[in-house]
Amino acid sequence: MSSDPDSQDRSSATVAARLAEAIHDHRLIPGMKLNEDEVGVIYGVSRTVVRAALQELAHNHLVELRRNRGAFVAQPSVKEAREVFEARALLEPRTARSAAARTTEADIAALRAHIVAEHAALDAGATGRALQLSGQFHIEIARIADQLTIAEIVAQLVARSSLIIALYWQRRTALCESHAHDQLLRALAARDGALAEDLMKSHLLDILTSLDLRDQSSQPRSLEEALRP
Amino acid sequence: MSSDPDSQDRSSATVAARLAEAIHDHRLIPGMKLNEDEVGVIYGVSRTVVRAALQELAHNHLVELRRNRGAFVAQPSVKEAREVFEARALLEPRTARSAAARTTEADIAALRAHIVAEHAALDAGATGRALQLSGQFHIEIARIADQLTIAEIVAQLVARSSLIIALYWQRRTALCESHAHDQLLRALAARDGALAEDLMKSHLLDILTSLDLRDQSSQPRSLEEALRP
DNA sequence: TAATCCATCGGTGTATACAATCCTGCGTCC
DNA sequence: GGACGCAGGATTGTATACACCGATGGATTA
Repeated sequence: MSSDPDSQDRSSATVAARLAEAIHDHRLIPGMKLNEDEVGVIYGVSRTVVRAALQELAHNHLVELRRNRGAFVAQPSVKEAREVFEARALLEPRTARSAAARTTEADIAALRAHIVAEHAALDAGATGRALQLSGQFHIEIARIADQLTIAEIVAQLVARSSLIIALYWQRRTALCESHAHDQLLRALAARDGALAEDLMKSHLLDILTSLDLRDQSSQPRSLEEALRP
Repeated sequence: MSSDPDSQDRSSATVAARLAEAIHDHRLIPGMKLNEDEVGVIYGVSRTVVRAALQELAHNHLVELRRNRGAFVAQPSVKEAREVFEARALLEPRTARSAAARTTEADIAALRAHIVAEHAALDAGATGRALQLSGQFHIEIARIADQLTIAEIVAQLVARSSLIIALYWQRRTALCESHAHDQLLRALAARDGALAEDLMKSHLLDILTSLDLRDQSSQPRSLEEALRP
């Protein structure tokens, strides 16, 4: 919680987590260069641990490593965006169904707290935090289903989705998806697995259709993005 | 192919690939310690790149990193084994269906060559190589479906499956699954997506049921567990 | 004037040195 | 004789030094 770089664990996992947080908050925007020395100075560690953190983030497709060029915040392509949501569509609905059969009262309370925090963040204008909480909700469902392996995969896909949303979000209405989470929670509380599965499926489809994924040559960001805005 | 450590690319990815190969071939068995210096000497690289390779393998759950203790070949638990195949059951059947609609003649030829190589490896008694080819077959299907993200996830799950099979294989009959791959190939060639989906589903179920996953850890994680009861 | 070449420099890739931690074996004490 | 404790060795964690690559900018030449 402290922002004092000297007072905390300086492991590579910590650095990776803080960088990921910054990416999710859009303080680091896609395409931005991550200089190893700078990051090291900021977090009070050497390049050795910075490199380990960057490698971990590269595994999760949050940064792209170009040999002899350095690390850059990832810029998922339109195709990649579709693929990520395709994978989520295969994993999450059935997992939500499984979760419904195993949801405990404690789980429901935790999810409800999650939604409350999400609303609060939205009201406070902290869209980055809201997005992160929204993603956590999905991961939590996989954990309730007691599928830790799937939860881990979903966690990675959710993280990538955050980047995708940062790049391709178009819907002017606020993140209304919180309503979908409310519905999901009710389905889980009612142990209605079929409903939970359907809700999750349409929820993911809803997010996907809220993106602007026209075939725009979103790849040549190297030059276009530099000159356009 | 060369085993001369000086004649080839000494990047961490290469070291990771060769270690993974050794794990799949069961030359490195679950639980084995991977000393950083030894690995470095063997491949002619410094500990820096060995550590990067080990971190990559840890990310794929092929090795387990214990802080201040070192790296060990992973020993997936029974629960983890079930979870891996649960994830595969969600991803692969539907992906096989998609692949059926996109399979080209070149794809069919490549898959057929794959199966031939698999049979040859089996006949030659190279079960490790056969297992690896068998896994590649599954990954190839995801690539035919043009789902690179799913292909990557499946690749990781397949790698873990190889470890799981090494630990929990019980069926005395030879790896008869090659027949399942034959059937799958025919379904793809016939562009029968529904059949491909069904075949993949039952194929995965068949592998899972061929494992000995009785609830108590048949492979004790520690000596204590082995000697206590 | 414009294009090409080369030198310099910032930054990454790798190796090595140092620090911290854990395991092991021996000695001592009860 | 056994158990506890301490010290030595070995191995991992981290920092730093050096090597190599690529980018940038100026100078030279057509």
